[in-house]
Amino acid sequence: MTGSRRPTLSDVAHEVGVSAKTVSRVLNDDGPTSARTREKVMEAVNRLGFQPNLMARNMRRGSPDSTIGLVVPDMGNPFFGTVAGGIEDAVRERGLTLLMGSSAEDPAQERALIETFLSRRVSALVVVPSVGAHHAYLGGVSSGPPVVFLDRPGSGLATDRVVSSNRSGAQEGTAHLLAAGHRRIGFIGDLPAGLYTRRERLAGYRAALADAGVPYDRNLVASGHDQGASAAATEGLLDLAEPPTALLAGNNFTAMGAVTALARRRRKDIALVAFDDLPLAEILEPPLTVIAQDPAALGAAAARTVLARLDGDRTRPRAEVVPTRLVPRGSGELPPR
Amino acid sequence: MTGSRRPTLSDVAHEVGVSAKTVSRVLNDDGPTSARTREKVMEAVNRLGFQPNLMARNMRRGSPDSTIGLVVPDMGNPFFGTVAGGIEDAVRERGLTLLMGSSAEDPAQERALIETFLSRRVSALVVVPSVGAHHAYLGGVSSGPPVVFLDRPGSGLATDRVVSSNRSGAQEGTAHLLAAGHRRIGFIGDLPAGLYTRRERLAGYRAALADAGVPYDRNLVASGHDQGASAAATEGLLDLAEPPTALLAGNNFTAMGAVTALARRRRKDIALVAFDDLPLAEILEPPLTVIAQDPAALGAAAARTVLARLDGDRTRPRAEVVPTRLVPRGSGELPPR
DNA sequence: GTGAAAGCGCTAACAG
DNA sequence: CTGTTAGCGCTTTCAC
Repeated sequence: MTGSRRPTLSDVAHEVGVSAKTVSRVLNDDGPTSARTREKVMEAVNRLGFQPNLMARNMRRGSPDSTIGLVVPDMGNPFFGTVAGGIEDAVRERGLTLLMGSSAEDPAQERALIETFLSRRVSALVVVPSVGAHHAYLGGVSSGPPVVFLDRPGSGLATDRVVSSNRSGAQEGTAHLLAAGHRRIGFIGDLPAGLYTRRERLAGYRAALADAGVPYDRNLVASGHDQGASAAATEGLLDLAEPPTALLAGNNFTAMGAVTALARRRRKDIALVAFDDLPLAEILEPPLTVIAQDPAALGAAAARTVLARLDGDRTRPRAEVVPTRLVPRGSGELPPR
Repeated sequence: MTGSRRPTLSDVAHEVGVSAKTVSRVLNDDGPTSARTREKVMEAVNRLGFQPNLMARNMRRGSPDSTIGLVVPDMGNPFFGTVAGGIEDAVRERGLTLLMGSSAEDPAQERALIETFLSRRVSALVVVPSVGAHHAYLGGVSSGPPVVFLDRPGSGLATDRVVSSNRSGAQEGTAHLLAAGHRRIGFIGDLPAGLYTRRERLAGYRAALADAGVPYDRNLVASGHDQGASAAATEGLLDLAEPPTALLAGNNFTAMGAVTALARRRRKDIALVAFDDLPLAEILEPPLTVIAQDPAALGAAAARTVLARLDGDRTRPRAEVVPTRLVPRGSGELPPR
């Protein structure tokens, strides 16, 4: 089954007794061909199982590879999976395929991945930049593919970006807790602390507190990157001498951690609002109030931007914000006691 | 920033005043080069922002593209996201990148995707086959890349496959419910009913019933593909004249549906075991007993197989089974009442 | 309608 | 240590 060389265009040509160019014409519907020739060519193509070599075609045509390179920090995170699906749906009809890699939130791995993509002559690059990564090298030279930063703005390169309304979303969620009467509200953020989304959401939280005249207390800010650490961080807040009566969780994993901690402590009296929705949010007890993101829309927006650039849009870099939506379900409406 | 041609190997060569081959030698560490030449070449490479064209290199070398094509039904499903991560981790050090596309569980889209991957001369193909897809065309001709079916066996092509221990896992889960004294156990399966994983898990369920001498009652089998439909199906079971006292959910989405339905009905007395783990399973009330799959291990196993084939393994097709693990947490130990 | 020659960017095979 | 020639599989250009 394996072994004999893959058939080439000229194999097909020999088989039929025509020139390679004629086969090429048939396959690409390019230039006139007699019906009879077409038939014989197609027959040979099928019989030999010929598959045109896209690398060769693209090279000759000088066109970029019909792929879009996507760099995410973590493929297992459903947030990024849904983002990828959103991109793919939007570019599929243009015949573009997703080339996807994970940076593991490591600038060096991210850069290696990007260089691979560039060497592969991808049509465009969509990047969720790692903390600490710099992207100046992408703009340094001529004629690269369009680049779009997703979920977080990149650093060192002025280019298109698509992000969620992190700050206003967090502000709205915090205001929701304040409206229920809370004055001591804890914040559980992702790590590292330099992460763009964490900073923005923390800023929104602080803005809401300021609006309400509630002083910011840094003892009420805790952190964790995964569910376990976030649960521990939450328990730390609950153990304070003056513990919070409400919590704002900064993303999906910290939300799961907070929910877990509250369940372990049987603290159904603590109000909780989470940034980013969870599949079972509605049936938690109490049902989880969230600031929902729309990851598929983020992906679709990035894809639209990319396609516009490929179509020759030369206007200045766009900064698109995909709105979040407060979904009150119960956990955010608990009063302080 | 865009406009001028991407620099090529001979641009660099001209710049330095050497031949293209010398530059190639420097970049590939292939053959001897003087330190001085190397320096000048690297300088020019950096100054021009030269990036070797991988398409051209692969073509000349006759090597396949250093990518692995992955076809999944749904990128947003965290199960497949984690699988993809498992593959990527395992092939990264070999310099392989993931080319990923979604078939949306549609045989036509799946085939189109596979043909694209073949045209791109991927090094290997990992496919989660859609229901109703046939893959005979993949084996028909000579010398394609190695193909591995994942999560489900493909049809019409004898090749490597990696699946979970669906049948024995479901059997174990059902036995767990039987051991708690249940005799009326409902099954909520994925759709379409022809889906391999559903069939296997249903078979495991039936085997366990048979072992215990409990007659199979097809009225206790319900179906749904997404969370909403599965919740409705679950409610249908609860509304039977002789309702089940326990449930086996066939995958992650049906599990979420079942959990939702039980929560809506406030039926904490119904025992439930779910195939595939959920992030918040431990803090549900009662905590959810699951038959856990290991999606990262599935991906890693597929990757190992692929690499072995690339390394020349010509033995007959492997059928690897990645074991599931029963994780008792409470919901499966509830007695019938 | 069809074919022959040239070349995309790179490296293998041989020179020197 | 370095250069020349040829050619990967395909399409462009121009010829018939």
